[in-house]
Amino acid sequence: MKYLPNEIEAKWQQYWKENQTFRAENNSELPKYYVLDMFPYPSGAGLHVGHPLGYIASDIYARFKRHQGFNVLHPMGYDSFGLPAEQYAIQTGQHPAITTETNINRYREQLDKIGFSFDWSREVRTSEPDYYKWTQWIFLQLFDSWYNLETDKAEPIKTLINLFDKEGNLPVKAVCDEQIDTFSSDDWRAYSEEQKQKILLKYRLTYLAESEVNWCPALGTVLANDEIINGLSERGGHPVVRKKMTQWSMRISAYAERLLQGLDKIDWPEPLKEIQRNWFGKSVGALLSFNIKSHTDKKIDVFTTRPDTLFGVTFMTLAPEHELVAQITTPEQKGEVDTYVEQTAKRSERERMADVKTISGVFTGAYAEHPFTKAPIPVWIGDYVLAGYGTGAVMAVPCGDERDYAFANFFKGKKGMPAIKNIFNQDISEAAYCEKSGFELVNSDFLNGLGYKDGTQKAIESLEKIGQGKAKINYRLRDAVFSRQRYWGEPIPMYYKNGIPYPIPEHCLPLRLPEVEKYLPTEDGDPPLGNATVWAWDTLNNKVVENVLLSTPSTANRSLNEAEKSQREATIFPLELNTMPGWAGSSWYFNRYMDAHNDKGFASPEALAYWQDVDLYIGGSEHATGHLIYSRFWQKFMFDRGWVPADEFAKKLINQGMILGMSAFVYRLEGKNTFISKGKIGNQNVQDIHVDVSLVNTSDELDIDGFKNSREDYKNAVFVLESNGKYIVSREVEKMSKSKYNVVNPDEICEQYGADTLRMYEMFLGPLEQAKPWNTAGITGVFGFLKKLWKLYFDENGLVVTEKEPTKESLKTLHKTIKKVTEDIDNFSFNTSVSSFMIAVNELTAQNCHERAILEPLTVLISPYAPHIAEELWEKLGHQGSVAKVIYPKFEEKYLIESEKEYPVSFNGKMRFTINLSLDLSKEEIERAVLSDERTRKQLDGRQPKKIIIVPGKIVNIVE
RNA sequence: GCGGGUGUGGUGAAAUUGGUAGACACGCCAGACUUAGGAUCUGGUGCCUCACGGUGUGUAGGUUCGAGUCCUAUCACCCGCACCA
Repeated sequence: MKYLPNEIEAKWQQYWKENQTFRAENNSELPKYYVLDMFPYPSGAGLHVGHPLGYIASDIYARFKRHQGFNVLHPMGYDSFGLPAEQYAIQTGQHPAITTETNINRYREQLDKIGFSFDWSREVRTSEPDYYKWTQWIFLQLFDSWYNLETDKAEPIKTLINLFDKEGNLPVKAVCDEQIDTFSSDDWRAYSEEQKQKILLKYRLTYLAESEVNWCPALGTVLANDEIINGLSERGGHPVVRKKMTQWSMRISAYAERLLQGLDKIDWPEPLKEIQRNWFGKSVGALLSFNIKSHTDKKIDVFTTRPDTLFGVTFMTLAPEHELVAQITTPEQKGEVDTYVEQTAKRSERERMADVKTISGVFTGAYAEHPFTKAPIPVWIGDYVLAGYGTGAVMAVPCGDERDYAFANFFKGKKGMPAIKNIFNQDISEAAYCEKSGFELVNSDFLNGLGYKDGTQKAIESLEKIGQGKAKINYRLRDAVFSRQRYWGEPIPMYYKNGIPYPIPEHCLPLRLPEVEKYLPTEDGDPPLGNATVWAWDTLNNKVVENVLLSTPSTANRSLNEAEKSQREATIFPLELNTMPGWAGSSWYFNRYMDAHNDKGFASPEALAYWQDVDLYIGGSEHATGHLIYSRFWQKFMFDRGWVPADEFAKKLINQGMILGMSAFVYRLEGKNTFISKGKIGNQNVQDIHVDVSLVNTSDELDIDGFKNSREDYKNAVFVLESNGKYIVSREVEKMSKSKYNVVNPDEICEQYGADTLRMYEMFLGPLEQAKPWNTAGITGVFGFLKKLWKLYFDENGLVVTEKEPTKESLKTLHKTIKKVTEDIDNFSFNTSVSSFMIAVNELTAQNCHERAILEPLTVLISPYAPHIAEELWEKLGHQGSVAKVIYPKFEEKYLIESEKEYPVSFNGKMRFTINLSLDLSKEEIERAVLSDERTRKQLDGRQPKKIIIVPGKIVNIVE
């Protein structure tokens, strides 16, 4: 009987589907184990062989855990809102829901062919209303919460209202907008409803605020910091500019410290944790304020990590965008300042980043006052100070900071730039002294003689006394902009009454995405939802109604009488036109899987209590600063409010490495339609052109006819060949992508070799976490292995399995393999376990082993890796039903006990020969046996060994 | 510039606590079977050398009876952040 993977695999995939083999139960006596993959965005391109790598690893682990008696949750779904479907809609008019559906079906078909043990009954799609209902619900809960620094957690907004009612906002310690006027409880009670709402908005965890955002004109939307790479949009690579807009934001900054601390208790890759720490950017220092001379009511707040250098302040610099600039600039400097501000505003983020070397700035003419010496300090503006970090202003200490030093020297001698003050007992004639140690402060009044640590402490104490400073921890992490000017996303469930946002009632969720004629922004510049004609909220009937019913802008309302008009004004309001960003739906999906079809809550408390959190999460490290931060944030929020049992959603995370493509290139003679084979180029001028890898065989030979037919202009191409008549392409490792023509499709591999081969080969390529190039040529090794495995069970005539007692050797092989493979899975070292299987099968073949006592455990052992062949073998061994939950073979030490060892004998550390000795021998006996060996005597050639090292069971080393 | 990671045959890679470097595969070489093969099987294959032998884990040192593994310095490549006060 031949091994026919296609038949076997189709059969068992069907069986699993019909029998719901991998369905996880929510009420089970078994211990739980939750294995999660990062769900994909279903793109139109389908899967290439790089995508399933992580899924295969997690599937092996999930199957292994089932064999160990766990109730395993291993779900899959789709992150199905997103830009590509929307852009396709703009181009073709096809509704994104249709594009998405088509793509999902394609993905599903491809995934099914690989034989994953997903519990598809729990599938989620973020773009489905019964899913985004709960995304909207979470949004409303964030809106309904504030962060209490007293209890260090999020609380319902009503507890804040109670506090205001009782004591006003003075005693309240909250994470909130800056500069909120204080009010008493009487003030509060006297405020109108509108005023109250405006104030509360400054405290809510999701809030509406005018802020500087990253606007991408080409995409017509704002972007979050993690969606921008080097000043260009992550998708499409378009320029991004700064722009002031009123947008929804999430107060993630409230969680900065807990997000940072939480990293210590989760088992995530260290490099990824570093990226997150870096992103949070904690820095410890002080906030101090400098009064401005001749503007008694104004002061400049600065954040510094070096309060100890307070007496070294030579000048101050504000970001050009700083609000004080316009107020303090003197008339005579105004022209220069305005020009500079205008110039910087025009420069894009990218331009500003590209040239960090050019020093520029302007003196405002104003002076601040040193808090202690009262000396005047000139105030400058400069674009090296970022509006978005700290307070957007710095106290410049040129003697201790490279940038301040460069700035001071650049404007040396100019109006408003005094000589550099040196407060270190160090030479600063060549460069600033940036170290935090190895100096003593001088010229620093009461700080003289102190170093960094004591100086900092004393400076802060003294500043506190005069009320001009305090210790402060600053984070780089900014609040997350949550509005997107897009169609294909979750509608934000808010409506506006007199410009103030109000939530639509929870029981009215989901707020369904409206239909629109066009997916582009409106002519007025409103987001695409502005095209919807049925997008107003009727508070009387709690439903979405036609826009024409709105009292204000529509001309259709002119015929209304005054009473009708005021009734509408009071009950029908415009809905929010922005949608949620891509990360909204993916920030909590892991909780939905626990109870995917619940319509009373995002998941039932019972399901949450049982499944708790993700035990193993596998996905790419590219989500380090996006999804993996937002998810942790939402989870902590949900934990604070008591809706989830764990404040970190994933205990362990593994980043699978990227599978790279082997691009192929042909060389075209510059300006000609002549293609030169790799070996014949010499020093001719050629251009390298990507050629589809499917036109190249494993020996790098080009299919010339296929190439000619691939494009019209290659039809008449001329080829310069190697002397053997072949055209040889050159190869290069690159990221796998359609545009590089190096994509390898998993369906084709499955068709040719089977899913089991694909699965094992992907694991065999190398360590899971490492990036590695795909090379289809190597797959025959794994395919040959499975054929060889098959032959242990079958010959041409059928089953050859015997009931005989297995030999000692076979038992040893089996148990050696059980031990190794079990350890390997525990360590996620899947590549080495594939090797172990190969060794086992090679050995069993050599032993001519066909004993059931060996082959039956072997079948179970290999089933996580090659589940289809394992099911088939299990059935052919006479078992009913699936092998999926059969208990994993147990390793027994007794089969591995050796009586002899092939000792390597080294001379001065160099191995010369081996000698077979009993393991019972004592050191002395080993020494005697080695010394009396012919080869030892020959090697020593009469010399006396100086020393003999013997490690029993390991090695013998003779020092000459 | 700062932070993190990786360097081992022609290729992907193994190597337990410091103990036989290159397991397992691909490729290559030779052979068998075959009308033929890109099928199957057997043997060989780090490099230098006809051989004896020498040499070898990015480079240079060090510790050790013994180093891919530990220490010091250094180079190269990859990834993340990047005027963060």
